[in-house]
This record gives sequence, C-alpha cells and structure tokens, in this order.
Amino acid sequence: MEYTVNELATMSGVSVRTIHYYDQIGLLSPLRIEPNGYRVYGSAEVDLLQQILFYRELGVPLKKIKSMMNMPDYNREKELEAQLNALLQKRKQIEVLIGNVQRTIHTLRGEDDMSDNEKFEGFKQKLIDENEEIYGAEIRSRYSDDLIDASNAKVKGMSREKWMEAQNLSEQIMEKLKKAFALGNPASELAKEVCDLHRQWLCMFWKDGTYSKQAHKELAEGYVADERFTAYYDKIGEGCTKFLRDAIAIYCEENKKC
Amino acid sequence: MEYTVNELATMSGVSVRTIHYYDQIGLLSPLRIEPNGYRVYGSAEVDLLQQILFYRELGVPLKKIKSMMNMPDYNREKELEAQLNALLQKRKQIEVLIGNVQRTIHTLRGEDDMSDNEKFEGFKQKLIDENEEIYGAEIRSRYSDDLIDASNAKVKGMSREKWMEAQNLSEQIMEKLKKAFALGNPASELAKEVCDLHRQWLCMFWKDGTYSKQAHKELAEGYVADERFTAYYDKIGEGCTKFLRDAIAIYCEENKKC
DNA sequence: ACTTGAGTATTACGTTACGTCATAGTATAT
DNA sequence: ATATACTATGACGTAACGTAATACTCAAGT
Repeated sequence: MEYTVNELATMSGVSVRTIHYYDQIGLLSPLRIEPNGYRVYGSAEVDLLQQILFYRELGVPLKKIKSMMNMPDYNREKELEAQLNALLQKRKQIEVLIGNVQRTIHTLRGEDDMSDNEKFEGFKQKLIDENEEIYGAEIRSRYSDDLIDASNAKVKGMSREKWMEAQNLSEQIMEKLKKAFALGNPASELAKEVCDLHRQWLCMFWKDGTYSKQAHKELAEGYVADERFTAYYDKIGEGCTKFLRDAIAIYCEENKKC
Repeated sequence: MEYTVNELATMSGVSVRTIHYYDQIGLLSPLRIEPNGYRVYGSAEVDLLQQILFYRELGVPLKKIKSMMNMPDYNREKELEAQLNALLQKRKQIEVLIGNVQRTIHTLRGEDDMSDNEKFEGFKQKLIDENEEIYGAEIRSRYSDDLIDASNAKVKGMSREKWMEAQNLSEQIMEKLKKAFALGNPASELAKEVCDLHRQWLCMFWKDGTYSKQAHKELAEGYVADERFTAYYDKIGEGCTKFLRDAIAIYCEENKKC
C-alpha cells in the first residue's frame, strides 16, 4: 500500500507537520516524491514510523532514535523486545503512581499518613530505574556486592544534579575509553584521564572513604571476571575491559597520592 | 518541615532549575524568602509540587495546571480522583501498546499479520479517549444516541487536523458563549456567531446530510433536559444552557437557508 | 471551462519547558 | 582563611513541533 502525508498522519495519529518535520530532519524520508512534489510513503515507512512512535512514547529524543535506527547492527526484533521491556517498566511506574494517588487521597481523608518523601514515589523512581537498567551491572559488581546497599542508599539520597553529573562522567568515560582503546596503550595520557574520571565516578557511588587505589585496582580485576562488565565495556571493542583493567592498574601504581 | 530548593528538588526528583522556573512563571511560589534571598518551601508547597507533577506526568501544559489550581472552586480531592482516573486510563493505553508490540513481534516472525492501521493501535487511541472524556456527553447526547455510532465511526476516521479544528471550534464556542451570556441577549450578533460555530462543530461529528435547522433546534432542547449538558454549559454560569437553547432556537428561525 | 474547496509544499517565526553556562553573593567545613 | 558547596539572577540555547502565510495542484461540481 502507498499513502499520502495526510493518510499516513491520519492512520498514525500524528500531524502532517510532524511527518514533514521527520522528513526534514532525516528521520523518516518518503518512499519517493511524485513529479508534483507530493510525498509518497510505503509499507516500510509505515513500519518505521511505528518504531519511531514507540520510541517517542518512551521519551527517547528524536536524535537518538535516528542514530539508533541508523546503526549498522540494528535489529528490529531485538529493539521491539527492548521496547516491550521498557513498556512493562513504564506500566510499573504508572502503577506506583496510582498507588501514590490512592494513598494521597487516603491521607487527605486522614486515614493514612505519608512522609513528604513518599509523596514523590513514582517520580523519583525513574532515576533509580535508569540506574538499575543502565549501570546496574556496574554498581552491583561482585566485588562491591557488599557495598551495594550503601551505594543504593547513596543513590536514593542523591540529588538530581549529582545524578546528572554522574551520567555525564559516565558518558565521558565511554567516549575517552573508546579513543584510548583505539590507541592501544594503557599507559597513555588519555588512558590515565579515563582512569581519573572512573575514580571520580566511583566516588559518587561509594560511601565516603571507601575509595583507595587498592580497592580501585581490585574492582578493575573483578571487571574482567564478571561477564556483566565485559559485556558492558566490550561493546566498545573486544578486549576493552582488559584494556581498562590494565590502565587502572598502571594508574593506581603511578598515582601514589589519593 | 521546611526545605531549600535543593532539598525540594532532590526529594521530588526534579531539577533546581525547574523549581526556579516554576517560581518564575508563578506556578509554585516559595513559602517565604530569607533575608539572603534564598527560597524556603514548606509542606503546603510540597503538596502543590506533587500535584503539579501528577498533572505534568499526564501531559497537561503548565499554563493549564496553573489556571486549574487557581480556580476558585479547586477541590484537591476531586482533582486527585480525576488524576487517578487519568492514570488508570494511561495504564490501559500502555497495555494496548504492549499488546501492539507483542503482535508486531509475532508479525515479524510470520506468526501473525497486522494491517497498517492496527500498527498504530494505542497511539491513535489517545484522540478517541480525549474525545470520550471531554466531549463524551456532547456527542453522546440523548437526542443523538441513534447517531452516535455513525459519529464514532466518523471520529475514528477523522484526521488529526480535523480533530484539532473541532477542538478549536469548541474553544471558540465556549469563549464567545461566555461573552454572549454576559450580555444576556440570545438574539444578539454574538449569540448568532456562537450558534453558527456550534452548527459547524456539529457538522464535523454528524453524518453528512444529518444537519438541519430542525435537528439543531431539537438537539438544543435536549441540552436543557440532559444533566450532562447542563453541567457542561452551566460551568460558564447558571442558566447558560438555557441561554444557548434560546439562542439556537432564534438562530434556526431566522436563518432560513442551510 | 471555470470556480471552488481540500490537500500539499515551502519558508519562517512562535512556543513550551526547561538545560546550560556565566557571574556573583553566601554558607559551611577544615 | 580559604576552599567547597549552595544559592540567585540573567541570558542564551534547544527540542519538537504549532501556527500562520503563500503558492501549487487536484478532484468535484456547475
């Protein structure tokens, strides 16, 4: 089947302007353009738009959607399963919110009592969920299994700004690690920068005073043994986890002061 | 308890900037401001912020949130119940989306088959939900109970742009009706304008050819008898539904051509 | 053949809800 | 006493469109 902008818009429930916009930013190009300049969309585009809307519903920015869909190893089925997961997650969040509203109503009637903190259950939850999903493995490493409770407590009390800072650090680490790994020298300046960022990052999750060169080094050793970490860092390239371990070992030897 | 910006932000999971912004636009003012210029928030503000976040989660624009919370007859408990309803609604929508993703996965595996239209189930649904919630009574009037199936079918096939047009019309009607009602003359020019807009609005939902002055007049008669309509239009002021009926009666008498 | 209404395309500026500095004063811990 | 953390006030940036304004094109009625 083929569709005009209006048909596609009506079918999917978005505006014609949105369709135009998605074309403009290169997110969804028409199948072809008629001699009169009209856009024509086919089944493939319909499926793409559906994908886009799923992502959008989950709050993914269009830029990320675009880059994800352009990834060479993009696997539609895998993505759909991830989306299914995210939706189940979102349903949970909404259920928490529903419980929250109900408790708030009861509190208003004096049949219950909520702490100020509890009143935001379901909103804050988001942060911890992201935490669990994206960096769960990192925080819940075997080495630091004994630290995880402290870590979780710290995360729950962590301000949004601090959390964002941690996110930024994490992105920087991955970015620089990628470059350092490409160079191949775990003793390079760039590698040291990565290690330093990694130290800062750890300190945001570990209880104060927990950090030491020894602990840092041992954690890195644990990375290689733990498949959750190898899976995470080897996304950059095979052997990257080992590279990181080596770099951290060197960093901890050289950097005597803490 | 009293809180600083940072404490409130951390507690609720929003950014400090957001707190500042909400103050700036007058959505959430601090309890007081310290001599040093620092904002201080109390329990009442915590509750307000919670309300705001519930609304925000449901996609209500901040302006509307503000005006809603400033309404003289604002009833927290009633609003909470409305929010509960909306959340239950949203959960349903997510469940539709979950079903959609699952079917899409099966379709991808060749175990199922979906029409292009079905692929957007759960997205489009939103329109019809809004429809039901906001103008349900209007469309499902007693008079037009026999027309409702046709109406629903028309709504489902209605493009988003048409729907928005209807929304706009509806807002204009309410706005002008308010002014006309204030003047008090159902034969005024303004009242006629209202009637004409109302006619246009009806024609968007009624099957083509259904409209006639007679039908329009009878519908208006029905308004007064039906509590759903009186509740809806009397929000403007008591007796407004009757005023509208009178205006429409006059309009239909005067306006011979259709 | 001609008008008319609906659909389409292309700028272009407006808007919402903040994010992100930049700058500067203030509180707190060592 | 000085560094670090928190706060305030601008001011500019941004994402994802909405909202006209203008100009074609097309299908339908007369």
